[in-house]
Amino acid sequence: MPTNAEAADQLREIADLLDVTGERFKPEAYRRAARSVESLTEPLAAVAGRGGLREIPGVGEAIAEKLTEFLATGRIPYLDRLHAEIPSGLLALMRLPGLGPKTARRFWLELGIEGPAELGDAIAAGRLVGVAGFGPKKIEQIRGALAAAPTARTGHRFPIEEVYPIARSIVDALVAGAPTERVELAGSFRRCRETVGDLDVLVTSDAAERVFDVFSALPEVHEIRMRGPTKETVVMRNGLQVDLRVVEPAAFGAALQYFTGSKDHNVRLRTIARDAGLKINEYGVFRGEERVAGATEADVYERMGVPWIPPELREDGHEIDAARAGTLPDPVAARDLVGDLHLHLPPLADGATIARIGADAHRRGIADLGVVVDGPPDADGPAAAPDELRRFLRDDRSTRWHLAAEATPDTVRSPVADVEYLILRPGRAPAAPSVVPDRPVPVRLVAHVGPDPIAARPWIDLARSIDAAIEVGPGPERLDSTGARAALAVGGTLSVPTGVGLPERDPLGPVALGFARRAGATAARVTNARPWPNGRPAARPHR
DNA sequence: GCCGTTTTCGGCCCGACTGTTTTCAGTCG
Repeated sequence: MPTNAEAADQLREIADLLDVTGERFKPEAYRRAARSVESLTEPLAAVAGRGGLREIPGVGEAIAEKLTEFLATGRIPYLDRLHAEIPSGLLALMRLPGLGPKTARRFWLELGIEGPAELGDAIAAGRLVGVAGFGPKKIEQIRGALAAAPTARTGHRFPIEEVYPIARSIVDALVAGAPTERVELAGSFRRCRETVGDLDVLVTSDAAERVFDVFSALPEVHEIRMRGPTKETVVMRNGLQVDLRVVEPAAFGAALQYFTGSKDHNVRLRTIARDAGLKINEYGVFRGEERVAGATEADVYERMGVPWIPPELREDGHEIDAARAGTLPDPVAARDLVGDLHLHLPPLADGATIARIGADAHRRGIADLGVVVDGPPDADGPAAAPDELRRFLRDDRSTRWHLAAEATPDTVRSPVADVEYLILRPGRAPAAPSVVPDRPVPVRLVAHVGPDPIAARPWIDLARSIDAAIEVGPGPERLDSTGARAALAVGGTLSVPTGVGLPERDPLGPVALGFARRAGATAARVTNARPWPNGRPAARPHR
């Protein structure tokens, strides 16, 4: 059975081929459907099985039919026909930076060039010289793109946890070293998408040139791709593209809204503006020539008659209708988190380490910390905390510490005696948990499940059935926002790692929180936003 | 090809930047 990602790839392939044919709106329609298919929380076949394809945003009669064919046969005849008409090498040309569908089409129809190799030969033979629209710089640019092609990662998206420290360091550098008033990150990073294609940075400044100078001198910057009066684009050492824009203060909110997206969210907002006789763009909300909002994002939404929407929820546009109807969830916020169920400590952690983590928790208003004491790497089953470590935990006055142990369904029957609760994780068997463990101590958390919402499904269901939370966050061992949404949909509860005790730029806490928010989790659905069960009443830490 | 809280037809964003240009086309986001 094909995966959702494979189905989305097929739709994108159709979109790219239609681009070459010069179609105006169909390519975007296919791409929108592809985005929707990709973010489904259940297999496409299951959606199709209950007749739900047409409910997928962007999927209408024609695309639903193609998806049905794909599920049944693994092929889409329409795509096969397109492939038969259009040389596939043209797609490779189109994907080279600086080349698009128009140019690829011209190469094909005017010069008979059907792929990168032929284009290289044509340039070497001087066949592009004198062709209208191809001056020396353009030819050189194409030659460079062809040379870089084998290593180019166009369209590559970076995991947000990889981008997070880079993004923070850019902001810190611009705040500290450049003549800026406001500095904000926008784009899919601000929406806390799981992956980020490029990073958008917005600043206000009356000295754009100096801001660009500071920015492009950062050690992580690999090359400057372009620089104009208001915008500079660079590529970082790891290949991440970063766009820096300087905007005037009166337009800052509009620009932040516009560049945060998503695309579909903005399309919906523009429709609302048009219907209200307004115009919205990155410079503001306009009635005729007059700008009626733009300085803050709140003004922009208010002027549109739409409640402000948290960035993490700005996706397919339906959130706007939900917000207007008052049914948009109020997502969990950092201030809601009063505990953390899942820290790890080495068995030889000392008093200074405990005190440092406790102080960080105290500063952030986190009163209860559940810790797992890690045993030797090959130990079978949960480790016990050494007496000295237990003394440190008991003596720390800033935080209430709780001992937990990780267990698999195989080992859950033999937990150590001194733990307060268990953290269940998949065992060696890759398949679904076959037993609901008996519980000498309660299982409060299911963790290390992984981001694939389909593989995670049995664990989501298990967590729900034993009234345990399931952990959300970045990386290969946690649910992402799609998985978290699936968990919430079946009535489950999330646990959101806080990153307490970790370095300042560590992505775990902020990204985990962002994923929970994207999933639409309210504080009521987050276990560590609630008082610790059976917790002793204690003085609340100050914030 | 999709969509609709004025629409089942007629829209679907548009500005910055680059390279090529005598005023604009293509790409990108």
